[in-house]
Amino acid sequence: MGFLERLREEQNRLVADVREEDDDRPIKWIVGVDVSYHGDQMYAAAVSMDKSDLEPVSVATIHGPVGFPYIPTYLAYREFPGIEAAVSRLPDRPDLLMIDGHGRLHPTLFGIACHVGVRLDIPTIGIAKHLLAGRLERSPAGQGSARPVSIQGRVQGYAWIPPGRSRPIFVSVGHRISLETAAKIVRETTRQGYPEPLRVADRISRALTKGEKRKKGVAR
DNA sequence: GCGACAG
DNA sequence: ATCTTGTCGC
Repeated sequence: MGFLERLREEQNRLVADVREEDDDRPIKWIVGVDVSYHGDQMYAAAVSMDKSDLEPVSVATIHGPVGFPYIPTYLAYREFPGIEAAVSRLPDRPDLLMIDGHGRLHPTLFGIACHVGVRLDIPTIGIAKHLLAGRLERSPAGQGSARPVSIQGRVQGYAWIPPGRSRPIFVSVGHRISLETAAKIVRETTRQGYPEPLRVADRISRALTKGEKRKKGVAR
C-alpha cells in the first residue's frame, strides 16, 4: 500500500475521535495560528487574544524546514508540525484554536482543523477561504447571510460573507465544539474580512518570511 | 476515465 | 502558499 493510502487510513481512523459537542469550560483565550513559507522554510505564528476585547496578549513564532509537500486533502501533514510547535510556545494553553483550513468540510470529514484538535486535544474551528468539499445549500430564511454547506446531505459547515469582504469564508467544526457555536464565535471575532486571531497570525507569519528575504538580499 | 482540489 | 505590474474600485 502506498504512502498516501496509509495517511488516508489514518484520517479515516482518527475521524472517529472528533467531538462535535460544546466544551464545558468557558472560552476566554482564543488562539489563531497560521503558517507561511519561504523556499524550504516554514514560519508559523500563534496569537492569543482575550475573546472579550480581541487584543493580542501573547505571540509565539517558530521556523523550521518544510517536511511535506502541499497535496489537497493532506494539508495537515504539511502544516501540523509548525502549528504544534508555535502553539506549544505560548505561555497558556488555548481554550480554542482557530485554524486556517477546513475541519469537517473535507472528503474524509477530517480536515486540518480536526487533525490539530484531536492530536492536541484542544477545541478547534476550521476557517477557509475556498471550498474543498461540499455543496452550498439555499440560505435559510432568517439566518443572516450564512449558507449551509452539506456533504452527502448532512450540514457540515457554513459559508458566510463577513463585513468588508466580497467572497465568503467557510466555517466548520474542528474538534470539541458544535457547528452553531463555531459559527457564532467566528462572527463575534470578525471585525473585517476574517476572524481577528487569524488575521493577526497571518500578518505575523508572513512578515517573518519577508524579513528572511531582506536578510538574504532578495529583490524588493 | 475525467475533473476538481484547503494552504 | 508564493511568484508578480499594473490596474480597477471604494
